[in-house]
Amino acid sequence: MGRGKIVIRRIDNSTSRQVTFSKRRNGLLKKAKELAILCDAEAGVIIFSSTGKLYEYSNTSMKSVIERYNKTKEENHQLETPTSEVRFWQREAAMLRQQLQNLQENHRQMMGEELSGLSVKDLQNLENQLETSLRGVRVRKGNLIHQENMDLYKKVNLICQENIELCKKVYGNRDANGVSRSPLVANSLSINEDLHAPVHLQLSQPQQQNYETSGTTELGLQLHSQ
Amino acid sequence: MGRGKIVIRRIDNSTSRQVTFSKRRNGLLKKAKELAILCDAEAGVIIFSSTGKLYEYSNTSMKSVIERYNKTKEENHQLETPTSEVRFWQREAAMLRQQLQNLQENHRQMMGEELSGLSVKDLQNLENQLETSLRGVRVRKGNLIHQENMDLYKKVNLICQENIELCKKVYGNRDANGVSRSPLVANSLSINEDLHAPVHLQLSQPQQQNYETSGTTELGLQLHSQ
DNA sequence: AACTATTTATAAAG
DNA sequence: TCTTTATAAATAGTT
Repeated sequence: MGRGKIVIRRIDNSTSRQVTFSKRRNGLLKKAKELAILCDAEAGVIIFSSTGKLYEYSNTSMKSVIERYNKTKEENHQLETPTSEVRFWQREAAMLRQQLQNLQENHRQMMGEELSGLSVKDLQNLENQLETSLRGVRVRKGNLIHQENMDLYKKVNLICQENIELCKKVYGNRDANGVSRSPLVANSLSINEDLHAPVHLQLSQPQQQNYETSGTTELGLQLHSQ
Repeated sequence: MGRGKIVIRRIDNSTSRQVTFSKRRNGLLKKAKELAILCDAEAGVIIFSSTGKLYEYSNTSMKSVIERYNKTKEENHQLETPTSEVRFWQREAAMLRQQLQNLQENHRQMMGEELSGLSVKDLQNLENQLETSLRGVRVRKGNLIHQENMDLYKKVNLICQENIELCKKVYGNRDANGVSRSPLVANSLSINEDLHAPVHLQLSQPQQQNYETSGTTELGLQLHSQ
């Protein structure tokens, strides 16, 4: 329900993940509220953002919801004693340490280290993943370099135009036919003319480049990647 | 969002309240799931119908959500003065969580995801690392395939020798000049002769292969990688 | 934070 | 309950 369809998968871009979180969190809390009112239900919603911030809703009280939940589940609602709190944090640390170790092993393999435990099939999968990653990185790099160039061309063009306008204002009256230009004007124009020569973008890898924008600038310049 | 607009107030009709509850409950649980996946959040939803039936969703576990909720609430209220032991484990967990997040970010980049925050130089470094990794993986895969072949050859050779010895014991007395061989012996020898033909190891990528062992086997066979 | 083109959820009906 | 369908609501992408 938006401008485009999306697949339900972690949003990579941190900013848009943040924005989506904010929107959908409000939506979820609103829906919970409506459900509780419309259908005379007791509802509790607890959300922790990826940064650890807590958001919650309950039409009654979260304490009541949790207690009723525990009762229904026939679990003992554990009263927090200092000892159980220590145990909680110990479990938390153990879990995190385990996650970290798993990820570290995986990471080392992606770094091309510690490959001794892997079968030929594992290695093939790893190879495929690395190739995919490499392709993605190269495309991204190409796009980035290309975009930087586009921005620079625009900037140069803008400054040149500005320069020409300024020159007209300064020298226009004294030398309308432009026979003897000032050094400043000459320099500006020479920069401008240089831009009409083809520019070669040196890219380290001759892979396919998915340029997001056209290869032709507003200045009519052709960009070649090689 | 339906055939008609409704106001958010308790639905009087029991049947349609039930129907609406069923639909909206599913909607709410789905939304919670999507939020958790899209935004990398931890979510828990608890719903009691007006008849007292429990429905729930959590992307992790309800126990974990409730414990984390209690922890967060406790921290906010500063109800307890954490003992030094608790503080130790809290710091430990915080440190591990930080490490995990750093590694996760790094890992995602190596998977070719979340490249939006990287500069051209960062991307170049990443590209170089991936190339190095890829080379390492390919070398390792080549070596592994090669080693497997060596082992198989040794095994085949060993079995053939054994076979010949057995044949000699069985048939040696009756047919010493070997004019009419038994099918068993003929088969063994043909396998042995096949081994003298060049064997081509098909490798998926035509990269340089650093074989740890020589390309010549104890059987005097030449192995060609292509 | 506001806008709007779309998708998604769902009210009503069968 | 399930399906269908018209419509309201949510929200993805954009400014």
